[in-house]
Amino acid sequence: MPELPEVEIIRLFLLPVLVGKTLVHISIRERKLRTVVDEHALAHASGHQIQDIQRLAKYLLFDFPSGHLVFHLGMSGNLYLVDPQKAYERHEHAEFIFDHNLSLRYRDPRRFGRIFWLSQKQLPQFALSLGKEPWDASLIPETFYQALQRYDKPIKNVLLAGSVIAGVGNIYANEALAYAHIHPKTSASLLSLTQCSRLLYSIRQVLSDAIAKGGSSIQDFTHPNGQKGYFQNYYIAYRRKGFPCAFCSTPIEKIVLAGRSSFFCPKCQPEIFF
DNA sequence: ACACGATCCTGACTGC
DNA sequence: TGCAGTCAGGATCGTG
Repeated sequence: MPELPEVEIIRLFLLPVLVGKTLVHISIRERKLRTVVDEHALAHASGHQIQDIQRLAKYLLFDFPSGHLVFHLGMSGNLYLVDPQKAYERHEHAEFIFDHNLSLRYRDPRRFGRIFWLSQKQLPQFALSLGKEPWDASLIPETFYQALQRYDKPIKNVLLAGSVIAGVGNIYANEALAYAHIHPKTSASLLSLTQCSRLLYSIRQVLSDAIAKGGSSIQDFTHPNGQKGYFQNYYIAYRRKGFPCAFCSTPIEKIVLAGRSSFFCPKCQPEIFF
């Protein structure tokens, strides 16, 4: 479900409600997620106030005085607020109860997500392991171009790996490449400065547009307030095999790259042979 | 050293 | 209607 825009939407909703609230109880109902949840470590947050909620790549960090309660939503995870009296729904694996009668529930049918604790000391190392944020001021066409020079593999694989630019998942990688008119298979090291510039612009544009439209609700993503996103109605490539290209009406094609479905217009995004 | 496939899961959808 | 097969928004690990 969630790529950067969906995670950011959750953050923006929870931020004004939860900052300043005190975490009074943690209940882990299913410890076996992508990694086993360490309840002892999470207990560092108990009894303390949330100071801020930040997003790093696709991770959500709830800042407490002694460290960070971190969520990764995997493919099907979601976080939302309910009344603590409300009966549990299927796949609600964790509950965080705050004062003012607030229950933050983590639901994740596929259990590919993670919940873990990061001490203040561990945060810098963790942040370094992630790529640059898409809107990082140091990310300009020239530095993006230089970073991509190091990768002799398809640009779409490089985007998904997240080591150059963080938070771009399969949907938005497909969309950004379509807007930038770049074939997903093009070797990252072969992109020109002009193409890199166009791609960087497209990534930022697609991500911010998705946030503005409430994200993508393909199957089950809903805003914590219960509303669905509608960015999926604006896809120009993703899941549009056989449908006409938005620019030239040529049918969109589909290939598999790094095990992920990749959609492109064969005319607007020509494959480059060398 | 790097690239790739397999893998962790459940649910929704398709076609017979 | 039922059932088998396919596919899915991510990230890590082992293998070649």
